[in-house]
Amino acid sequence: MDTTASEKHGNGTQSSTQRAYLELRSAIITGKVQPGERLKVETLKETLQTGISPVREALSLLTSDQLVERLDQRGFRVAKTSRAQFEEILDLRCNLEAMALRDSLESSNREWEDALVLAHHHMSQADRGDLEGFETHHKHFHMTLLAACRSPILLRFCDQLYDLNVRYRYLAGKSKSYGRRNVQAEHREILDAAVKRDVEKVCASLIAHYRNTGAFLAEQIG
Amino acid sequence: MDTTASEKHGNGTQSSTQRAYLELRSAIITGKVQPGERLKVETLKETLQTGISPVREALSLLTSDQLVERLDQRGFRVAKTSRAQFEEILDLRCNLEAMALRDSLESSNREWEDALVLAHHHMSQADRGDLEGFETHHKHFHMTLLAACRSPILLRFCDQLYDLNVRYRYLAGKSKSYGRRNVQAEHREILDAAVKRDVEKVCASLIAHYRNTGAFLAEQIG
DNA sequence: TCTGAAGAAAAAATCGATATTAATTGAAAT
DNA sequence: ATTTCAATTAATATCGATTTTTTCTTCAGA
Repeated sequence: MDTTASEKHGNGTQSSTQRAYLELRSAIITGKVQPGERLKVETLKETLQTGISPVREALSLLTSDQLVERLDQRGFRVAKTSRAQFEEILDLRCNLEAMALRDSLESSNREWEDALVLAHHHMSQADRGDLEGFETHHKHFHMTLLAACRSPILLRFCDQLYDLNVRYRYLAGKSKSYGRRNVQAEHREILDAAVKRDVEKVCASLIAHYRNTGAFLAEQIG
Repeated sequence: MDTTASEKHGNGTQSSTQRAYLELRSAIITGKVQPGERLKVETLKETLQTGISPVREALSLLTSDQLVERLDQRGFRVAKTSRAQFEEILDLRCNLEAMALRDSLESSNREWEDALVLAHHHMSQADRGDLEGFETHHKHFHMTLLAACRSPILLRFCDQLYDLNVRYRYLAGKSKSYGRRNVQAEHREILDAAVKRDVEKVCASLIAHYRNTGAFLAEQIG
C-alpha cells in the first residue's frame, strides 16, 4: 500500500498532478510508450482521466527526470534511448553509487542494517514472473543500501539514474526472462558484505553486479 | 546575447513558461527572494506579468532543480538553505566535477582548448563590480572546462550543482566583495594546467579552488 | 512534375473562471 | 483565560474556452 509521500496530511487524497506524474512515469519506464513517441496533451488527458493543467505539470516534472523532452512550442515526447546513453548511465551509476555507498556504510546503524536485511528478504521472496512487482522490491533493496548516505542530493541523482536504467531493462527484457544469471547470489554477496561493513567488498560486488547486468543488457539492445 | 536554447527555430519568441522560469530562477539564485519564502501564484502572476499556467509550470521545473519546494496542496516556497547543504554541495561538486574534468581533458581537442582560453579571457576582463555579469562569465569558464566530457547527464548534474552553489555565494557575498583572495591566480593555474592537459594538476587546482572559496563562504554563513 | 505560397486543420500555450482545500478568525463553552 | 469548533477568508488546484503557433494540405505557377 505504497501511497506515496503526499499522504503526509493524513487524508488519502493525492493531487491529480501527482497521479498523472506517477502513472506517466511508470508508462515510460516500463516501455508502454515508446522512446521518441510524441506525447499529445489531448490524448494524455483522456488516458489519464484528468485535465490539461495536471498533464502539463506532470510532463514538466518528467522533463527534469530526463524521461521526457520538451520541444520548443511543439509539445513533448518520450526521451529517446541509445546504446551510448545506456553505457553512460551504467558508468555513472557505478561511480555515484560507489560514492553514496561508502558514505552510507560509514554512517550506518542498526536500523539501517535491519531495513536492508528485510529489503533483501522481500526481494528474494518476490515473484520473478511479475516484472513490475519484482522491480519495486529490487529498487527498494538497492536504494536501502545507499539510504544511510548523508547527501540527499546524491541520493536523488542515484534514484534518477536507477529509473533511467530500469527503462533499458524493460526495453531489452520483455522477451527474455530476467534472471538467468545468478542474480540471487550476487545480491546475497552484496548483502553479506554490507552487513559486515566491508566497504571495499560491497563496492566491488555492487559494481560487478551492475557491470554483469549491463553487459547482458547491452547484448540484448545490440 | 545569451538568449537561451529556445531560440532554435530562428524566431526570437520565447514561451511565457521559459521566460517565467528563467526570471524566477535568477531571482532565487541571486537572493532577490529569500530562502523559505512562500511563492504565491497570484503574486508571481503580477511580478512576472503572465498567467497562472506558465507560473505553475515554471515552479514545477524549479522544483526539479531543487530551488523550489512543493508543499502538499499548499503551494510552493523557495528552497531552504543550510550550512549542511552548503557543505554537501561543495563535496559533491569536488567529486562530480573531478570525474567530468578527467573525461573532458581526455577527449578534449583544439576547439575545446580555444574555447577555454577565450572563456578565461572574457572572465578576466569582466567587471568585478557587476556581480551578476561576472557570474555569467565565471560559470561559463567552469562549464567550458568540463564541456568536452562525453556524459551529458553528468554535465547536467554539475550544472545544477553550480547553480545551487552560486546561491550561497550571493547569500554570503552581498556585503563583502568577492575576490579578496587571489581568485585570479587560481583561475590562471587551472587554465594553464588544462592547456597542458595535466589531469592531476587541473583536478587538484580545481578542488583547491572550490575548497578555498568554500571555506571563505562557510565563514560568512556562520 | 516540381516548387512554393496560401489556406485549413491540428496541436500547443495561455488565460479566466470555478471548485477544492487549507488557514484564519471569532464566538461559545469549559 | 483557554480550548474547540464553526464560519469566513485566502490560496491552491483544476477545468473549459480562447489564442497562438505549427503542421498539413491544396492549388497555382513555373
